[in-house]
Amino acid sequence: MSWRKEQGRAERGYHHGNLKEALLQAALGLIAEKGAAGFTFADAARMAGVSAAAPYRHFRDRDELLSSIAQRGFEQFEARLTAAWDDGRPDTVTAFERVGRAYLAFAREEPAFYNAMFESGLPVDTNAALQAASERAFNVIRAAAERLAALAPPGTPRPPAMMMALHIWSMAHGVASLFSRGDAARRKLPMSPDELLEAEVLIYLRGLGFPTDRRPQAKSAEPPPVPPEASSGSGVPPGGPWGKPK
Amino acid sequence: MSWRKEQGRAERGYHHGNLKEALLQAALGLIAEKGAAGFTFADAARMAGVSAAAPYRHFRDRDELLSSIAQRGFEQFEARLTAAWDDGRPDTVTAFERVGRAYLAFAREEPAFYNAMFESGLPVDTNAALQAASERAFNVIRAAAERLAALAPPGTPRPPAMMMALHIWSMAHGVASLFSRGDAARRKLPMSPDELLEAEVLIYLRGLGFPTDRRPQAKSAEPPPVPPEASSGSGVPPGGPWGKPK
DNA sequence: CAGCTCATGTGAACGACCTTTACATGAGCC
DNA sequence: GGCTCATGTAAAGGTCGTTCACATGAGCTG
Repeated sequence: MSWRKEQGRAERGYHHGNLKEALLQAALGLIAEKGAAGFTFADAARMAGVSAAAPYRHFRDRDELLSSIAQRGFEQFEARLTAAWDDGRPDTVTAFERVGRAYLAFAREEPAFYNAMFESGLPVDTNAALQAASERAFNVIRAAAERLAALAPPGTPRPPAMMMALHIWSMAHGVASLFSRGDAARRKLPMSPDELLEAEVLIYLRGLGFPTDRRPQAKSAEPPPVPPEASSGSGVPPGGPWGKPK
Repeated sequence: MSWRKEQGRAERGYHHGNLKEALLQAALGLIAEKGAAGFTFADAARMAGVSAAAPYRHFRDRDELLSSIAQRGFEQFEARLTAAWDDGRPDTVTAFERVGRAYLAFAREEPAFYNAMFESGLPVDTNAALQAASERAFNVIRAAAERLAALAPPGTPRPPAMMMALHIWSMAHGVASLFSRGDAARRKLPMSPDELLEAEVLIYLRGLGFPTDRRPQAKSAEPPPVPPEASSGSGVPPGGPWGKPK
């Protein structure tokens, strides 16, 4: 019966003591359950054990609470993408795909954040802090794309990193929002969203001329600063980037 | 002022005569303006010139109206994709890309439908008719992918058509929902959403081994469709694609 | 410790919305 | 003309978002 301060604290008197945080947590839970559209300010207040008017002491209105959550979400998102990128180790392509998986994992594991960030319909450009946070997150993908672009096989024109980053973002967002979350996940698929995205990214990278046939696991040998990625230009994995067609 | 039957018809008495359709049209307009979340049943009724209770004679509740719109949207969507595919003329790859552009065009030109279909958060699987309509639309992409897969260059493993279709769908949806509509469109891009998607699809197809250099377009040789904009690294808008830090 | 102040929470109230219910209207049909 | 039933209305209950006047008490000041 999560109710009031939850932490088993003293029953609390007139003042809550940590209402702002409690509201954010409550909202996060509610959004995860019912989506940003279904979440109500009043519910969050109730869940925190305060009156419906109390939240207005901490947020100008419902949208500001949503923005706060979105912003916090972008920050965690950035952190997870950064960790996944791991500065391009052990090799750029592997790390790049790991970023893609981290994107999906975030969408799956933090549906409330993802919803507030990308599906709540709140205007990104009206809140400077929010916009900055979202840019920082995107910059992780962008920086990774930059590194990848620099490795473009000789002979082929170097792809614009910005374009690559946008492509990867759109793939990840597309898969996440169509197949990887909530009701959408109920669509019947021949493969998991993770596999779907991985194959998509691999095919895409191959289309840019990157060799994508490195072995995923048995590759513990630390590659040199410039990994053997710029080797053969047409390494087609046996069976393709996708698994076995079922 | 648009009010009551609009068409300048006689002032109408007790009965509207065509309320169901009027409500659908009104809702379509409202959703286009304010999104599915912002649209209200009461507003639609007002716009049709009837009381707030009248709509309940034609729709069980607000969600059913939304579902009706989504379904109608899927039908139009299917029609447009089918027309764009044009049974693979003049050649499969060209027609395939045209389907991609048709996807974006629909998202851009019919924001209300697109919103109801993909962004309203209504559960797809609770309405059999809706689900069937959405499947029929997807099947256009799927059939096109099937034809494309059959053309896979000899020597390379044939990609599963279903997977290709899902990949294309995710790309199109990703680009549409991130860059091509409403507030999202305000994000600054180095290229138009259409160009972005076209490049993405072409690179992807190339990754599958399809020749994508048909169409003598002042192209050097056979390299990937790297658009002239956003030349490498530095052609990047200040502030990234999320918009300008302001 | 007395007293003051101000951030924080309360209750009541307003208008908008969704939805239901009992009742009104009138178009189509005998 | 009169009946019936689909269609529309008014009224009411419940929920929300939001505001406002007022209450409370934590922390400082002396």
